[in-house]
Amino acid sequence: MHAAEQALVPRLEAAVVAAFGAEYGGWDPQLRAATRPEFGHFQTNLPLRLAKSTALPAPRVAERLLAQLRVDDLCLPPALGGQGFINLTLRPEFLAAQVNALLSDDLLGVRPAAPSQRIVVDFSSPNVAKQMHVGHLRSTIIGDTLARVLSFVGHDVVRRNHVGDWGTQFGMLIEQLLDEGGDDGDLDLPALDALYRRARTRFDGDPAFADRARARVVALQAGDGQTVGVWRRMVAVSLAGFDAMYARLGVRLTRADVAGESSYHDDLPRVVADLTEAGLLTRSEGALCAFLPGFTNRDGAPLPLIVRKADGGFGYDATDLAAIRHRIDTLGADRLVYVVDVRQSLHFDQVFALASAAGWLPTRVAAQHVGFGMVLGEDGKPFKTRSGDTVSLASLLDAAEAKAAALLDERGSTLTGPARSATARAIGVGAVKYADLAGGIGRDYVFALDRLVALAGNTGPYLQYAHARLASLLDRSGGVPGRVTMLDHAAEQRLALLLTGFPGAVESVAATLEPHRLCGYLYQVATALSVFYEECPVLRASGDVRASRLALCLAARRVLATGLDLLGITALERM
RNA sequence: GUCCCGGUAGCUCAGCGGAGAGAGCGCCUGGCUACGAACCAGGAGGCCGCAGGUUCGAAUCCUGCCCGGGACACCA
Repeated sequence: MHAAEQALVPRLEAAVVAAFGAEYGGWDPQLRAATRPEFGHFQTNLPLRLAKSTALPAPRVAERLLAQLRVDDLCLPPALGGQGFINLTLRPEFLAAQVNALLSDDLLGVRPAAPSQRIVVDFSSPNVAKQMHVGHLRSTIIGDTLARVLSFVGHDVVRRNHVGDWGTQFGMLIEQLLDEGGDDGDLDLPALDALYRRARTRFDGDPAFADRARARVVALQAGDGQTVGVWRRMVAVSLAGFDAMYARLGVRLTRADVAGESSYHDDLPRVVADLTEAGLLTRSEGALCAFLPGFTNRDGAPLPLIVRKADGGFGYDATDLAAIRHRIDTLGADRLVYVVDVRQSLHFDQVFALASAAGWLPTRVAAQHVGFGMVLGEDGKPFKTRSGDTVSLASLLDAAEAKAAALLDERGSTLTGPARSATARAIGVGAVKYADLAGGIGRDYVFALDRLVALAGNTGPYLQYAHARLASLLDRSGGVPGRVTMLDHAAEQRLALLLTGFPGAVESVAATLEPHRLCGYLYQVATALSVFYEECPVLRASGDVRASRLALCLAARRVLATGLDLLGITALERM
């Protein structure tokens, strides 16, 4: 909640009780940011909502509330809006105090979550032996941001990278490698990716090979020495490739966060045994299935969740069930967050339902699937290369960085050499990440490079620019800013009010798992800064005005830097 | 067929019970002897998919329908 709201809400609640009696205790004032500047800073619609139960017209309600409202220390005299709103304008000195409080607080006003939860965030989860591609972009970026935000507000976040290291594809991969007589010591991730494509083609066209591939899966899962050895090296090569990509993206995922599907393998027979004992499994068409109430297939028949396949193998249903149990019982999770493609929502509905039925997912533990939409090309179809292949993440970032470098030149950036290329990388990656985070995550978005890397409008580069400009200004000031002591100008007040809204913005992301709220907030701060610069000279001012404005700039810089960091975007000093 | 998402300015999207529905891009008019104009000030541009309903009040909640996307048994 906005720091000022914390102070105002109790006053409003008290006024309601004083005016209309104790039975009106607990009415939420629904204090909101004013919808228009002339309405001040905050508004409440209490008179409108109280009109009915008090049987008084809204203006009469408002009069009685105003007579009881004691906010003189915080606000200018409250005003009655024509439609039945009460409008509140903070006193400049109160606003200044709020900004100063933010300046002396590492959390910038965010109050640590109480109680702090242990939250497991499952994200990224690429497949071994495949280069990361657009399909992994959103999970990786959104998951990293959510992990950062949840951690910032005081939760104990455990990151889990549920890499696909145990699927049936390994049969054909290993079989293909052995067939080709290749040396797995020479493999890197692109070579593995190419091997995968050759194996896939052969698997689809050569039944004999397909049979051998399936047998190879059995050998792998049975622990055959040679097979497992090849598999291990494939995994190692892949993880090294992923690490490089995470470093490039600035995503905080390490080997310690990797808990691949294979890590649950030994537990799967026990999952089956326990579910069987609980009477939750039925054999159907050779597979062990759970038929849960409320799930039907396209024919209206009961829809199974397949815990063990007819061939005795396990799919992701079983793995995810084992993972839930592990995360709650062993990791001590209070909450589970899955940042996975929205198309898997039915899967998660089923898995959560079965885990609940089995008693593995108690009601005190919230399990949430944060389903994100697809990345589309400019033709509105799933993003592909001209030849129809999936777009590798590396090539996509290459293009974004090249675009950023070109724009630096175009803008006459004075940066040269390594600083220039590092900045271009930060802008390119930041632009891609911001585009991924700035819209509602549930919907698809169109990957239009020209728009993402545009340095104007609601983009990552624009926020980076706003930060760089502040950094530059503060450097030139040549001193250590003190405190905000005056906020006489409307542009100063507007900026100060926005800055004190930082905790509310971050807390709303933590509550809703919707990062675009933070993006929108930071964008508002950046635009308010532009107006502020236009109307309020800082370095050219003198004395207390200059000092106060510098402090305001410092607060803005900290808000932008912290906000960008939560989004996983580099806050640049120069551009 | 069932279920889940979407449908808001020309385009990309916010807003999801309360005051003339907002932003960016694009378009038009002004503004740089620069604390970084990657900007600012202003303007044009909307039956908020359609129809009912609930409410003092609906883009927002409910119902039905239309359009688009997605999911729906052994890939993950």
